[in-house]
Amino acid sequence: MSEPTGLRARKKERTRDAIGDAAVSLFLERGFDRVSVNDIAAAAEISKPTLFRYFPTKEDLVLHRFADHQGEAARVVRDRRSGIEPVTALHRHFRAGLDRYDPVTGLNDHPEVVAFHRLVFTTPSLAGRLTRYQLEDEEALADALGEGIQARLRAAQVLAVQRVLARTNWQKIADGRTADAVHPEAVADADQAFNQLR
Amino acid sequence: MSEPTGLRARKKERTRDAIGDAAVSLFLERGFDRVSVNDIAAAAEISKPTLFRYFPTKEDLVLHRFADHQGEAARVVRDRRSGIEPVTALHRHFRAGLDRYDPVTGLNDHPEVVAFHRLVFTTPSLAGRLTRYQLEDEEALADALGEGIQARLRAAQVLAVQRVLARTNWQKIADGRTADAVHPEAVADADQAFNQLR
DNA sequence: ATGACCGAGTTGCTTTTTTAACCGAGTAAC
DNA sequence: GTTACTCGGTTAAAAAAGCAACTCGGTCAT
Repeated sequence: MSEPTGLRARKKERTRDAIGDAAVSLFLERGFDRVSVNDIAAAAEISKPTLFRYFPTKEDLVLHRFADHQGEAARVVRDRRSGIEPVTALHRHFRAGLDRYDPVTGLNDHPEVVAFHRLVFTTPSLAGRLTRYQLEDEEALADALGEGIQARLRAAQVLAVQRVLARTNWQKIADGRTADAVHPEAVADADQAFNQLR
Repeated sequence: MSEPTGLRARKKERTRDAIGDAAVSLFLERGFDRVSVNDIAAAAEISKPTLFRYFPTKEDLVLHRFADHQGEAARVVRDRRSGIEPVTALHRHFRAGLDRYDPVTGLNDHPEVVAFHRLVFTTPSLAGRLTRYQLEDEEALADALGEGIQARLRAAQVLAVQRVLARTNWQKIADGRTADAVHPEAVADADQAFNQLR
């Protein structure tokens, strides 16, 4: 099930986590542009070149948490059981995310998670780069859906729906409500949105 | 006072400590020859060649704690204030060690320390290698004391005295007495032994 | 407007570590 | 007696990390 992790791989993963965690915690503490990459490298106890070997840009230090979900939509469509509509598969997947309060659904009231979302959405360079990630995600989904303009449109619409749903959930939670309390309407919203998509 | 530790030096020191600690704790747990160097490397999360780059032999994984005191006697003699006899300086230094319950004086009842001493003295290959360390220590002390056979003899006698004192203290503690309780006689023994040396 | 500084990212070189394979001695199986 | 282990210790090649010095764009003083 799990690969026989060698020493090398294990340490690399740990270093990556250490850098990412140090970066996010510093960003949350002082804000994105009040923290230099030197600060992060120092906190993670690695050198600057090493930092950039793990993350191509400063922005990616934040966005790797989204990047981990990169291509997820496309994969869901590709891996669906035969006889299932793509939109249905995506709908179920999103709903499953809701049920386990996956941060990407916006339905998560852990203080760190909500602070993290605020960080991303209120820092222009981050929001900017995030849309770039979403574009790639969209293309991958389009390819999974088929060819031509039709597939592109569908992909764009699906991801737009997911963005709106996540944003809505996050907003409610930012207003002070708990994830548990919001969950029912989040499910209802998702059902309505995905059904309209069909 | 402390050198400006770079990243490299800091990590090296940490690795060395990790290896040494892992080794000693495994040895105390299962005995010297029931632990392979592979086990130690695995516990310290480093590879076998790396282990041997830090410690030349398996024995040194235990004895580095003594090695850290390597040449201490010689240094004490060299750094003594003018007008002070070498033996006096060594006597005071040993006594100071007693007062702070330095493990090398044998006067320390921390369970880990006493178990550690038992490990060293009851494992032949360790005891053997330990005498080699002591030989080097003796030579260094001889050089600090002067030249010729006279200095050598003095050095040998001093170190023999220290060994006997440490061994005696350890034995009393191994018999179940506390370091506090043994301290007065330890001091008396030391005074007598060093005075006889003069 | 110029020069000094700071921060993101890069480059070239060196040191450290991993990996896998090996050696040589001991030892248990058969 | 040969075979096949285990264990201490070594070797060579390749990956990873450290370090210092650099580029390049901006910002701020003078």
